[in-house]
Amino acid sequence: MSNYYSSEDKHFVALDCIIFGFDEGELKLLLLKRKFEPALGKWSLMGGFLKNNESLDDGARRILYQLTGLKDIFMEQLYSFGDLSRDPGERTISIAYFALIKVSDNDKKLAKDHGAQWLSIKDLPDLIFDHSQMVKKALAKLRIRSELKPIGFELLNEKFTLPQLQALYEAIHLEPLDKRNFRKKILETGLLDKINEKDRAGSKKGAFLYRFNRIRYEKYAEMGFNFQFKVRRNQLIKANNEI
Amino acid sequence: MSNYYSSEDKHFVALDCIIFGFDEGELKLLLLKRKFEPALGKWSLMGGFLKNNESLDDGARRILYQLTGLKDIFMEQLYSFGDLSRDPGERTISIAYFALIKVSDNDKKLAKDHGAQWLSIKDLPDLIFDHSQMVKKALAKLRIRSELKPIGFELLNEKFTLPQLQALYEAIHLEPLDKRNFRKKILETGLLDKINEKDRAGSKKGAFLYRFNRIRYEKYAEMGFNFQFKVRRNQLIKANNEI
DNA sequence: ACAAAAGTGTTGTGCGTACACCCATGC
DNA sequence: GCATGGGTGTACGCACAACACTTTTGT
Repeated sequence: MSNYYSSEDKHFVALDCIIFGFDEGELKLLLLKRKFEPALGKWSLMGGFLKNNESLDDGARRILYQLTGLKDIFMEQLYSFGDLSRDPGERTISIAYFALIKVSDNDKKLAKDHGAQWLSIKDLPDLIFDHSQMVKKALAKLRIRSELKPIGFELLNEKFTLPQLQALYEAIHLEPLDKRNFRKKILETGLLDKINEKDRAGSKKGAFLYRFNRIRYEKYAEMGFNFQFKVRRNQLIKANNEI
Repeated sequence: MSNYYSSEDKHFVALDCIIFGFDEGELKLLLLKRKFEPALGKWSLMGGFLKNNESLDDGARRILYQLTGLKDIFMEQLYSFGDLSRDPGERTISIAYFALIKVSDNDKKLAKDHGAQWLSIKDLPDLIFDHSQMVKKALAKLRIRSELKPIGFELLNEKFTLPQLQALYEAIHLEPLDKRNFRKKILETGLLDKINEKDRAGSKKGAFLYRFNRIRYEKYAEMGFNFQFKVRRNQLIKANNEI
């Protein structure tokens, strides 16, 4: 190894994951109680340290895998935090990632072994360090992404009903949406395939199941078509201002 | 100093600055020829290494100051890059920042002393490492910001004409804009104060000078009002998809 | 007088929004 | 038969886009 930069400082680099899930009609975060000092026993995001032999994205994936056992998860880098005193243990830079997982896929037992729990974003406890700030940014980014990319489907089962999808968007934006406008908007993208099958869990009548057609989406996206999953005017603007 | 994390790896953390300026009707980047190995003599962004005793933002400001001699510059963190082989010298994480400066403020002599040059974004050379990718992201972010925050004014003199402002927006978006629609949109924000004075550099008739009223902007922004400097439909959507 | 850029209003339309009733089923 | 949630269409208003002529002044 060369040593061009040997006189420069080196730093601890942490990777913290904001893990979103959708369950019981609520948007939730997977949080855990810290099992080591400093801040032992406090609520915290899932995190770990970057290793020499992995890229940032690989590191984030590894850390997520350690907690949930899941691979091939939607993840995106969010922002880097580096205030001097952000981690009282030692000077540490943290690069935050957010992830979307299907709660049903997540082995809840495994999560419990790690002391992890799904908590609703409507009622979060205080988090250690600057983790609350990270969550705030992650929510803003999620709102942007959900309007422009079909990532809502990362949080739902492969088959889902339109009322379920609407509930998810409402949970993300914390606002009720008009049923007719929502369905119109979503269906006119032409990306949902209706399945001749009903889910009767939510009502007596039962709601038709749909499947997101990823192939078609990617084909059109490659052609430069900009889909929108906008459910409310000005949401994009607000979220972009918060990030 | 404690040593909670002593068994973890430490890393070099670079800060690279994408510095935008507006001059001669074009959007430009301040680039320099590298004066050390690796990649000596190649075009590069302005960068440096994070020190132990500074935050990320402070480090970025310090590095910008070293090149331009400017303080109190608009800067914003962009993204962090950490592929294993991104810097062939040694494994280095880079946190990219973008900055907006008034070219006229920048002491061009000083820039030259550093081998720096303003190059039009329309005709950029290949940059070292992943710096071209950084520039691409910076442009997308600049497009978003320019539609939602009054940052165009960071690139212009305190007094400017509407044709100048329009030329700036056109340079940012690489598209011509309708004069009447642009003026209407910008003036109806109520954030520009007309000065009873003309700039005759651009034409015989001369164009009235305006000043951005930052005080008024901040007052209304605090009240939660979302200004828009949108000049074209769907620009926000495109830029958000690229970032 | 003419070239060159600054300045100025109106109209159409497409998109987002608001809104109310019938349907299918389990109990 | 009734309560519960699923499913459907239309009318209005606003914000964006398109568009052409007059003004000023230096040469």
